[in-house]
Amino acid sequence: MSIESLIQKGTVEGMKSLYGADLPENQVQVQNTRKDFEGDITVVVFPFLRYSKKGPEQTAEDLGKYLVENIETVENFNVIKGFLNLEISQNYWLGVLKSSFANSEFGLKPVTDDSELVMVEYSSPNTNKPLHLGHIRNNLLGFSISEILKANGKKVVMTNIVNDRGIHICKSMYAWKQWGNGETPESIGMKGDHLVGKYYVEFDKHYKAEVAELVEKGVSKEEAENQAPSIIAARELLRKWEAKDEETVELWKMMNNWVYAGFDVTYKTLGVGFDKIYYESDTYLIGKEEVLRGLEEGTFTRREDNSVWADLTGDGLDQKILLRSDGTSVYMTQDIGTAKMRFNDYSIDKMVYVVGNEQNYHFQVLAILLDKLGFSWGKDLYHFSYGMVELPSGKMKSREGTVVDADDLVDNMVEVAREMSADLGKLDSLTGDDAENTFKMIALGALKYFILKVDPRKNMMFNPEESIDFNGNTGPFIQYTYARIKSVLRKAADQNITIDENVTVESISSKEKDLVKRISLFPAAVEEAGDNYSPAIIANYCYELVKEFNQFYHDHTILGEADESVKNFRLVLASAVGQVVQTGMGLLGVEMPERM
RNA sequence: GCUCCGGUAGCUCAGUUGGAUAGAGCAACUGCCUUCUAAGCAGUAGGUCAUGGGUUCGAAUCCCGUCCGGAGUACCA
Repeated sequence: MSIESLIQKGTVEGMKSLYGADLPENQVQVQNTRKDFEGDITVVVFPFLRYSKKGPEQTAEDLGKYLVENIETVENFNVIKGFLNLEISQNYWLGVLKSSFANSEFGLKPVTDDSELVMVEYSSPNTNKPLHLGHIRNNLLGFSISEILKANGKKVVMTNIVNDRGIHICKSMYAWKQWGNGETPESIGMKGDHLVGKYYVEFDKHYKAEVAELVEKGVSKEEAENQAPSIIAARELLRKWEAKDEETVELWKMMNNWVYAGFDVTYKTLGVGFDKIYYESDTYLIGKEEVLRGLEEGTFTRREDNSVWADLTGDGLDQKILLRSDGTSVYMTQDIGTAKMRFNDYSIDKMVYVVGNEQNYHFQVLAILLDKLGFSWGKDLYHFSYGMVELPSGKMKSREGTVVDADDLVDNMVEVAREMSADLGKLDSLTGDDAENTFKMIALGALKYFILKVDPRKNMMFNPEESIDFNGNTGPFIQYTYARIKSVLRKAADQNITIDENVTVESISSKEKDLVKRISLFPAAVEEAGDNYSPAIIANYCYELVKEFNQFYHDHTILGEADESVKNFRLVLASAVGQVVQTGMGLLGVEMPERM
């Protein structure tokens, strides 16, 4: 049992025994004592005054005495106003340290056969352009939240729904046919996703010019946008694709494969992956079937123009279109189909969608529609809604070229990491691949931490003019601390020092105790991160831990310590911090270098 | 218009179910490398927690109003 719940229980019993009060356990506020005060754990007694009928100091005094007498690990107490600060025995803290030492499972809950199965959908790219910074946030959050759910004892299936069909890819296809001169990724040495994206932009350029030309001839803007030859041609391609025209389907396959090859490189760089990939071209027809079934069953209605609608006014929402008047499906239809297919494939207990907050409404509607269609799991789907990444110039828009490309960004960061290492004269001893891998590790560490440390629900600002920091509250700061720990441990091994997890020390300094206390909070941080779907909680925990370690490292020598038992304690402590940081940052998908 | 989300130091962000004197990093200024890695440590300075009310022993946190910003809002995904 954790020390917190031990004290909670003790407090309830104490209130009963002292004042005959029946206090519900959740009314007991137990928190970590603030640094400026003596003690380890604090109980706030203000809520108890109505039971004790005494002043806050007296109540705290009574309760303090009771807890010291009745709970072994509580050794002493002091009272300041309504705050009862308890001192916990050193042995308790050393016990925590021992359980975290050399234990890569510390803080994690085991996954068992009975564990809930959670499917996490993330990434979900369109296949007409390369990934950008917004996708990076999505991918990092999706991957990290999956790891965090696993750490909380869930079975997780990571999945990706690739939006591989529709007018957007037809635009790239048309432009490539028209102006591509048979270019391929190999022929011009460009990543496939970038090549296809190039023709998406090319399409837009021609399209805009055509519209402008028509408008000049006196055609209304709206009409011009519908009549421009390019858009007509792209629509024709979409129609041919739906009719399974061989040539069109071949072109579609070829260009999509270019994109997938490109995405794979980016995914690999980011260190993310999937257990199962769905393609919208496989699911949209299922969605249509489901909608038609709903129509037959009277859940949905058909209008005079042949379009199919859901009436959500009973749920406080509007009417929602599910099939267009020409019978084609919309985004919502496809998501219904995908959901059905997934639940056929897996016995999913919970479905999590990692999708931006601009689609809050969409998922609200999806949950209701699935429920109406009779899928019992519909209501329980969880939309992990994250905020946008904003640039100083405003929002990113693909077509307006105001995007930060994912591959470019990573390349830049690796370059910065390389220059920085050279400036600092680090890693001169490392050669070729080892050095290069470390640069990548640092660059990705900086990027991932930068993105994951902020509350996922909030919009965040990214300024491409200022490169991401490597000092202060950053990924490299944490990696650096880890590398230092590893360095000390290597030196200890060189001196043939064996580290004994059974620590015996007379007393430990306050900095050391702070560190052990911080380690003891890791399991709670993992749990909280899981409950709140927030990698940021893990990121901030790791930062606090490492910051505390650096203070300790600065003030105390480890290998230079003369007292053998103290030296051993500090080695166990350093090692445990390294272990926890590695586990924690691992939940963020950040790797830790042995040296940097 | 309506719905949802946000507003904390010059900038980027933390701040657990309401608790003690609101915290970090960056930027600025000052110290600390013959000692386990200075990508570090210590310090100075920087706040009307958008704003006005309310709830209470206690509010950055909960409720209401106002202002500002963002997103969504029936045939784009």
